[in-house]
Amino acid sequence: MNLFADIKILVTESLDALAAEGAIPAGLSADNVTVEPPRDPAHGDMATNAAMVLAKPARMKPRDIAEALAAKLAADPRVTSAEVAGPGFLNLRLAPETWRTALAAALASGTDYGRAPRLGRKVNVEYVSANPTGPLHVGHTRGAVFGDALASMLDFAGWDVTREYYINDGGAQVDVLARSAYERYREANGLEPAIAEGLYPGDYLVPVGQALKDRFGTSLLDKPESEWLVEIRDIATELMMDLIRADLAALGVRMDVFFSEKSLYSGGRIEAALEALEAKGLIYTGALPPPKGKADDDWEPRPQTLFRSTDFGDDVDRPLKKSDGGWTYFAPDIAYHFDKVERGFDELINVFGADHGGYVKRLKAATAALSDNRVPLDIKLTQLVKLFKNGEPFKMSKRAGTFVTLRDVVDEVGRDVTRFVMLTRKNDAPLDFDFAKALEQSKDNPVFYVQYAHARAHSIFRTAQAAGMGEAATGVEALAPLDHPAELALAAKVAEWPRLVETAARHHEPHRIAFYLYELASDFHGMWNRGKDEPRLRYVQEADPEGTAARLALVRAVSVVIAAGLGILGVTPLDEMR
RNA sequence: GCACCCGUAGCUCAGCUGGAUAGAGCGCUGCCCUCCGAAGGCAGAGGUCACACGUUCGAAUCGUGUCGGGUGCACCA
Repeated sequence: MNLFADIKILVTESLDALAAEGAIPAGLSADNVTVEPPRDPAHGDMATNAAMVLAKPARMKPRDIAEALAAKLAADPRVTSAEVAGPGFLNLRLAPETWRTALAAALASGTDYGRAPRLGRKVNVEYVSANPTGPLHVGHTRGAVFGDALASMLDFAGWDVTREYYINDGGAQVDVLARSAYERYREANGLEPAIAEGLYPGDYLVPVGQALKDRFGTSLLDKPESEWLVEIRDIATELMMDLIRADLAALGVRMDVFFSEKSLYSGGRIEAALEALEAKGLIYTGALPPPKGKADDDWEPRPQTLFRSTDFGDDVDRPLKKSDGGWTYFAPDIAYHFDKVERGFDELINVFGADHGGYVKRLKAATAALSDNRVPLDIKLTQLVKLFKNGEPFKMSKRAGTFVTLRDVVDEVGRDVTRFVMLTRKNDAPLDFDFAKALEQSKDNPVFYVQYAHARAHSIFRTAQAAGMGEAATGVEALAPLDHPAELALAAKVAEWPRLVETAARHHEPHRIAFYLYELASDFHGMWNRGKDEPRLRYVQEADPEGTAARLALVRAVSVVIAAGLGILGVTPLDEMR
């Protein structure tokens, strides 16, 4: 049930009717016709641009089309008036009954209200994918929350979603991890650790050293690196992934697939992907031009194996093999995306930190090449998070090992607050996160404000129950008492929900859910506040059981939508504030 | 030097597929409440949408260029 979609159908049907009557030319495309809430509520309930969009192809004046269309639309019982405005807008006012019908349908859907039918299409959302060399920090937290909410939102919008984490366990940084862990292993055996420049100094490796001691005793102490590196690397990587999985669990993030980079090497997947490119004639040997404008003292032209990514919009072709014959880091990335394509996804989404923006074009190029442009890859970059406490910047220094971890944030403000705050900003805008403000119990804090709306809805039900009228009305007839503009406006806001989810999902922008919830909460609180001065608008009125039941239905719908929206964001709705 | 992201009210930010007089919160000003519908309410002021040109019936939105901020730039992951 999406009222906007219904009215759009009405518009297109009316246009067909006009075409059949010869009032407008036949065969016009209605693709660009929109039906949406007008910016200014004084303009009515919905507006359509149909006349303006069609004026040119129809070779008619917008107002002439608008007037003909208005007559058709006004004849529909759901519409009370259709007025031509401005350059050719058509402003519709809907009958109160129409909103009540929408509300009744929303309630009939229950907690599935706004959920789209299954599309039968598969999307892969890859996010976090942090190197398995330590705990997750704040930056990862934003990516984790964003990716997870995006995945939930796409699921709600009808997609079959796979949540995936790419483990970078194939490169040199896990060797560094192994050497760092080895020093902690020596430490566990009572020796002085030699944590050289470039190794990971964090004390989260201390338990790893202990675990290695428990397993190997002193047997590896005198051995050369070549004899322990592989084994310790695998153990340390696994332990780091345990740590990361626990961090994610603390945030409420659960992955469907952890995909190992290493498995690409051992499974011959890299060769397979490059053969696929080779077969398309996209691989050649050549030398790259030196980068312009940068100091190029070290530059020397070298023949390399290159992927012709410029054919797919990249700036330069990208090397696949190093001069020593090994793969570049890009080669397994190609193989990984080839694997995703072969798994049959209809769409791929990667969530990266903004510092990886430089890889966007080459990955898109690789995916386009490997899928013959069939599988779109969208890469969402999450910007930096700046931490504050009471307005004061929160310093963090990675060198000193005191960087703020995901765990620090969650321990400080809790999972729900962390998630909500991280989603109140568009992904590509920097985010200021103030620990103190996030916990503030006031209207100024959106987290609290939305949670409070949900709690207040439940409080209203408790009040009604205590007064012996806890049952919300069902069915359009029983909703008839809802006739005040404020009540209908709230119902209209509820009616926007399915359309909002659809739009947010199409744009891959979960922050829109957070902003909508804030607006819905605001309207809901606003009704409550008006009830102080206008007793007629109070939700629970003992002298008016029928009206109360109808308003409880409205409250129910608001609370269902807030719960669903928070559910998508991964935030637990509260039944009471304490 | 090149690429990507960003530039909207004093501050922090929304703004849909191009649509009407560009919105919200904070802050500011004024009034109300402080009787448990409690963790405030109502109203007001405040904008050259960085700048210029272009596309068109119409541009914060699309295109080109300029300025400013951020990020990244052969074989390192």
